[in-house]
Amino acid sequence: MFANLYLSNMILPASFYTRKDVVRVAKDLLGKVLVTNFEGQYTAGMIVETEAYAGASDKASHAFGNRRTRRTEVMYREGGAAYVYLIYGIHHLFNVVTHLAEVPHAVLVRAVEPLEGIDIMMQRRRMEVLKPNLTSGPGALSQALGIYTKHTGYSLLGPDIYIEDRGIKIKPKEIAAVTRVGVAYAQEDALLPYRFYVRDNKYVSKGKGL
DNA sequence: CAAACGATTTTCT
DNA sequence: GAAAATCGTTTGG
Repeated sequence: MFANLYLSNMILPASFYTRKDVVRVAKDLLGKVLVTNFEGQYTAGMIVETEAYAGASDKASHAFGNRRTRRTEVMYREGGAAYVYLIYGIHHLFNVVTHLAEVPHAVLVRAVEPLEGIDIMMQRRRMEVLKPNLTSGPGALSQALGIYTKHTGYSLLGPDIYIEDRGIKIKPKEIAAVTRVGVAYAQEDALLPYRFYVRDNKYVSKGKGL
């Protein structure tokens, strides 16, 4: 269809996020383009690594057992909001809230490949030369895109933060599924293959056990 | 109100 | 490869 030419640069609709299979959403996010546009600073990167967090039944999730706190509250919203929080007192981690309201599922975005506004990203990261670690790793990409904890609860339907489908297709064979990073405390749930990344992409974070 | 901890990154050896 | 840096959130008294 010719219409596809016009649809190929679309902001993902709420229906993308409200699906009930968080693992599916995590995989589908690979190849999509995360855009931030704060105060005229336009930056964009293709998502190359994600992790699924399956809420109440997932020991690795902040919302395990339907735990509700001021921090986790945003995960109980309907899919399509940003969940951003601070880890290790230093790093801001960007997550996408999925599923319907009252079901606290989320996808952590762990790495993107920079596409636009690379100069702005390097400025934010205080880097002189372009290296993969500009945006490889959840804390790094958040800093590069200018995302901080104050953005938690922001809508992913725009205008400040949104995710586009630019028609990039990642073939199933290009997607690797492995265990998540930094969740050893989650016991048996730490073994779940909930981390997904694009094979051979140099912006995928090192993590542990690659 | 005090204390422990962590979906990490960087730096140094 | 190992360790330090660093602070908001959560939890317990």
